Amino acid sequence: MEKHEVLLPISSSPDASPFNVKPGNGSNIHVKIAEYLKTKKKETSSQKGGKEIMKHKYVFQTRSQIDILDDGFRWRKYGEKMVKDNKFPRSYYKCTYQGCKVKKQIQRHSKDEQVVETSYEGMHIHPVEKSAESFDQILRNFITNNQL
DNA sequence: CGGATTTGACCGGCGC
DNA sequence: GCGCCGGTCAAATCCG
Repeated sequence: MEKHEVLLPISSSPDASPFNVKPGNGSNIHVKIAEYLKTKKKETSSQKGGKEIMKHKYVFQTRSQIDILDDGFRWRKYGEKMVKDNKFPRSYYKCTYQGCKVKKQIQRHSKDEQVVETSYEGMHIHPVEKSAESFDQILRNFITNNQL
């Protein structure tokens, strides 16, 4: 596996404190993960008063030559789209574990071809089976600290 | 042979 | 209401 250098968080919101994964043994990677709280408000001015759905989305960027980042989970690709303002397509993945509905998006930057933006959405409810080196570590810490 | 990719179609939300 | 835009489906295909 190639080495991936994790870059700055996408959003620089002061409240969200991106935690740092200290460079561990073997993995000399600094990680900053930005947490997105996506609020969807639907005010239909009706009885329900509107729905409010909170979705957490974790986004981080890596600098890598490959966009297929093996993070130890099993992903099944289910779509690929060209988005505007970006000449590279965006890929959509789902976790293939039964009952685990975690989604993942991978998008490459048009300006910096080496920068890959990866976003995770949802919680994994199963152990990681694969040993994926540095990203395994990152994801473990990630899940341990944020999603359990 | 079974599961993952590919790729165009489909669909829903939103703005005009 | 329509068309753009982003996200998902699904059938065919690929690959171990």
